[in-house]
Amino acid sequence: MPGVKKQPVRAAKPVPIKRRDRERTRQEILDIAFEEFAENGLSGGNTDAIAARANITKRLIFYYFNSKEELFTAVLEMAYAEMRAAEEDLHLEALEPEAAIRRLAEFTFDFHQDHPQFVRLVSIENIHRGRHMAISRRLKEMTQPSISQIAKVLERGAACGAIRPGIDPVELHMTLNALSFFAVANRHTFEAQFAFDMSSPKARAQRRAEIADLLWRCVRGD
Amino acid sequence: MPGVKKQPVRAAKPVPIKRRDRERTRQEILDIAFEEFAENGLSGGNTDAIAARANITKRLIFYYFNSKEELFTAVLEMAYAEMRAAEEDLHLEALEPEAAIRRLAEFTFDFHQDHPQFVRLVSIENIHRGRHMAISRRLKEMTQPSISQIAKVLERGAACGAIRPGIDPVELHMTLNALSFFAVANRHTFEAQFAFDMSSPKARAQRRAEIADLLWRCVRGD
DNA sequence: ACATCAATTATCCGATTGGATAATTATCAA
DNA sequence: TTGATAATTATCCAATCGGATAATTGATGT
Repeated sequence: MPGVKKQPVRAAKPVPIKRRDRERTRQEILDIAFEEFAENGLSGGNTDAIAARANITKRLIFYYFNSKEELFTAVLEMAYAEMRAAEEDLHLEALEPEAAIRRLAEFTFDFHQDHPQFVRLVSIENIHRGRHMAISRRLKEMTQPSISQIAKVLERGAACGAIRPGIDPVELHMTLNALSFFAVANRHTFEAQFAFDMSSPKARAQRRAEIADLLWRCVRGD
Repeated sequence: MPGVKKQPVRAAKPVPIKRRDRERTRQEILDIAFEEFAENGLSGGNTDAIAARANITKRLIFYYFNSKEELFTAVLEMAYAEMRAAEEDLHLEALEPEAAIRRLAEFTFDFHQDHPQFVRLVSIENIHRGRHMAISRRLKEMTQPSISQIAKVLERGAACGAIRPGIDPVELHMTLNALSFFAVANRHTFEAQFAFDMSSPKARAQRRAEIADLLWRCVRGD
C-alpha cells in the first residue's frame, strides 16, 4: 500500500499533542532530562531514553541543546533556579534571631528532604568537579540573596548580643548545607553501615530538630 | 609479514614482571579499579582502561571478579577497610573529653581531606543508592569500633559533667561526617556558587578548627 | 494561497564497551 | 618429566549510544 504511512501497531497512540511550541517542548525535555540525569548520572543518562519519554525524536534534543553536556548544564541551571526561588519565600527579617536561625535551618533541611533528585544532581555535578557550573554565569549570580539574608540575621543578632559576633555567613551556610545535604545524599551508605534509620518520617523529624538545635547552639552568644 | 606478532611501537616495553601471583594481580586490579571508578563513576568506569593500566588483559578482570559490579563492590570494601584501619590508631581513651572530641573531629576532617578519591567513591555509591554496600556483609561489620569509641568518650564526659548527657554517638558521628564529607565532596559546586576558597591549605586549616569548635560547642555541658 | 522558516521526524553510523570463547603458558606436585 | 591446574592472552561480538544527514511538516505573515 504505497503512500500509506507505516503505523506502528500499538495501543491507541493518542497523537501526542505536540503543538510545535518551542518553549513547551524545551521545558518538557528539561524536565525529563532532569529526572534522567538525576537518576542515572551524566554518562549513565541516556538521550534515547529522554527522547522516548518525552515522546519526541532524539534529534530534537540536539536541536535545542547542542550536546548532552549542554543539556546537562541547562538542567543544572533549572534545578538551582528552583531552589533559589523557594528561598525567596523565607522572611527571616521578621523574626527575632533565634527564631530566624531555627527557621532557616528547618527550611534548608526540609528542602533537601523534599528534593532528593536535586540532591542527587548536585552530587553528580560534584563528581564531575563542577565543570558545568563553572561555565554557567547564571548559576553564580543566583547565589547572592541567600547569603545576604543570613548576613542580616547575624548582624541583628550580634547587635543585640543574642548571637556571638564574627560569624561568617557563608561558613554558616556551608555548615547548614552540609548537614542537610548529607542527610539525603549519604543516606544509603550511612544506613548500610549503621543500623540507623534516616528515612522514616520520625527519623526525619528528629534529625530536623537536632540540626536546628545544633545550629543555634553554635551561633548563640555565651 | 605473516607470523610476526604486531608489536605496538612504544617506548621499550619493559616486559611486565607478572609472576602469576594471584594475590598480587588481584590487588593491582583493585588499586587501579579504585582510581578508575573514583574518577569516572560506575557506568563511566571502563574495564578496558583498567586492564590497560594494569598491563593485563581485560579477560583477567572478569576472571577474578565476575562482573564490573562485583569489581566495584570489591573496590568499595577495600576502600572502607582502609579507613577503618586508620581509625584504629586514634586513642581517644587516653584523652580528657574536650581533647578527645577535638581530636576525633580533626582526625575525621583530615581523613576526608587526604582521601578525596575515597570521598568520590562513596558519593558514587550513594548515587547508586548503596546497592553494592547493602549486599556486602563485610562492610557492615567494619563499623562497630568506630562508634563504640565515640560512645565511650560521651559516657566519660557525661559522667564528669563536661559533656551534656543523652547524646547519641551515631548521630554525633553523622554530624561530624557530614561536615567533613561536604568539605571535600561538595567543594566544586559550593566554590562555583560562592567566591569561597575551600581548597587552599589556609582555608583547610581554618575549616578544620571551625569544625572542631563547632563539635565541641554542641556537646559540651552547659 | 503561498512562500518561508522553524519544529519535527526518519534513518543511519561509527565508536565504545561489557562480556564470552577458546587457546596458551607458567607453575608445581608427584 | 610429565600431567594437571591455574593464570593469562588473543579475538571476537552484540548491544548500546551520542551524534550526523537530510527529508518532512506545521505555523505564520503577507
